[in-house]
Amino acid sequence: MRQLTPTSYAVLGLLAVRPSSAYELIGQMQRSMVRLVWPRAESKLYEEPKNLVAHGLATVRQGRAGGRRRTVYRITPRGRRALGRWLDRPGAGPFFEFESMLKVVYADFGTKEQLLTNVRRIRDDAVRRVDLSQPLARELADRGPRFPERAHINAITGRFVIEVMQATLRWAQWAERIVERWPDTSLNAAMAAEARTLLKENADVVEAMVSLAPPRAADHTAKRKWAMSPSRTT
Amino acid sequence: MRQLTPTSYAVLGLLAVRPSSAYELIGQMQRSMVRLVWPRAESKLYEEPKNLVAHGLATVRQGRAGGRRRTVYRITPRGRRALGRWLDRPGAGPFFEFESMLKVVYADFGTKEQLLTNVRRIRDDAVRRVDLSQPLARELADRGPRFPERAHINAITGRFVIEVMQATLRWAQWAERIVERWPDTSLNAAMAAEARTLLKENADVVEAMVSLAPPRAADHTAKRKWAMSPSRTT
DNA sequence: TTCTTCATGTAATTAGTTACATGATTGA
DNA sequence: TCAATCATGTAACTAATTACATGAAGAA
Repeated sequence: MRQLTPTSYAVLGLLAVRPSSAYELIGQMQRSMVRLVWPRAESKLYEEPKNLVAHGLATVRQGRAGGRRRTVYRITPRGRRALGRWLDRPGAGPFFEFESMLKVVYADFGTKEQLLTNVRRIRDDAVRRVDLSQPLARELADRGPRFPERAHINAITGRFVIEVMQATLRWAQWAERIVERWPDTSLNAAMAAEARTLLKENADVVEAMVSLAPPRAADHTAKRKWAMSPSRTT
Repeated sequence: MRQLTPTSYAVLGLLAVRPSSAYELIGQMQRSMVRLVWPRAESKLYEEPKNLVAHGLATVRQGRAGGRRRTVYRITPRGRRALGRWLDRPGAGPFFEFESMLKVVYADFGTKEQLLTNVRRIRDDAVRRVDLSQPLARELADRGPRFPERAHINAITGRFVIEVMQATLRWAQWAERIVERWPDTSLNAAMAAEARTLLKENADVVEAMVSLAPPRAADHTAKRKWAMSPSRTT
């Protein structure tokens, strides 16, 4: 019996929507917003429900579908209470893991062509994501959602995903235009001036955001000179 | 000698900027864009350089600073070539791991207060991030970057981070306003209508993005009915 | 009939994290 | 001189991934 992780609750939440086999959980995870904010390998969805059962948060029932065995998991009342308590605790994140962008970060150790390629890959990936989500979004809007009782929540979280996709796409198009004008990836005099301008723009945008958002008490939990990245697990 | 991962190249890139001790790598990682697109625990920065040395991509030199031993790593020519080849290969991502948003996904299993709290936590976290980055952004724009020869690259990647922060903040403020008007987290008739409107808006935005972006050949590598989330590690 | 995909898992491996340990330096 | 934190690591643990295995259904 392992301890409960955010992944446990991700699965528990899927079971709260409806009882499912591991295979059905995979499908639900892929089709729902869960994949986009908490991506996990398929095999996890066979493992994790067992842990939920061990904790008494779900029950398991062996059944049969045709000649094929079928293991269906169902959330328990205790499971629903646990889910409710988890909602109370502050969650971690967002954590971004973006290898393509890391390659942009180190672009000055490669050629202009490599940089442009990576920017375009990011753009194309974003476009592909949008393409893939379009039929789903249209179907949701036209024929109604698969779980109508959750439509309002899906609309809220869906908007976030769209905002991030938009931001990525906007950035990629902007970056491509900028980089196309560079002679190479090293810094020359003209580019130094442009860099100054861009950095100033960045600072201005950040400043505008700060002045717009309500000021918060800065809880300086930082143990070092530079703030630590918060923990990525549990 | 373990095989090379994106984390290996994240560290290799830091060494390409300048030779460093593990402790200095931690600082560089935190202060640079690397933390924001490839976050890792501090201990990794003590482990990973050894692996780079084993691969011949870096050298190690034991030194002394005061009465304290000091282990400095330095990238080799082979390391620079490896970095260049890594830039050629397509990178993974973006992967988002966002527990707080997962709690919003499952908001209908909790109270309206819980939902509002989680939305506000997301907003406050975003504001805090902006607050933290403001001095850095200002310093960068005013006094110039720590590594002037990398200013142009930092300006490009910094813009992406800002875009995502903006998107998150914008979403949180929008979501807060919407949810505040809900009586609770369950779906009633009035909310069903609102949900339909929101879903339609989402679909329209997605459609607009598709029409705006150049259409791509849909390489259907999907093995299942639903597209798989791409692998998270190399 | 045979090939592919569906559906259901298990096993091996590992990348990464958390927790711990220790001496040096600094400042009050 | 005593506490904090700087600087440097190592060790134990585990969440998660990748790879593999197997039989049922469906389609050609």
